[in-house]
Amino acid sequence: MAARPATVEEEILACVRRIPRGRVMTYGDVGEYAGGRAARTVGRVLSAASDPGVPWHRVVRADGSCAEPVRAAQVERLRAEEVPIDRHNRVDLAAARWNGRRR
DNA sequence: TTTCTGACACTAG
DNA sequence: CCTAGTGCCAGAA
Repeated sequence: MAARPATVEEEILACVRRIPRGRVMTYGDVGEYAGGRAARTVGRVLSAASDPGVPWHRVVRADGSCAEPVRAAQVERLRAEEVPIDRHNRVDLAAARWNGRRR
């Protein structure tokens, strides 16, 4: 019956759901963490994801900046979680980056 | 099957 | 510090 073939989308979304509140991961990190997927793939999946339960705002670029299409909303949500952000709207990865080992 | 496109990453200038 | 160019994977036309 091959229920659902554990698609790439699910692998990635599952990983994003595990990111604790107040922490963030880069697209590249999520991809690597979710089965060696490319950062591009992670972005594509999130753009297509319609699941409201996915904390997509906890995924940022490798330099701490946010994706253009959702930048404003993302910064707002991250600040609400007390994630350190500088005046250029870039997340302080040194302090908020989550390695996936513990909360 | 080929080509284009994108919520990315990395290196060089 | 910032901008350009190149490589990357996968889906859509």
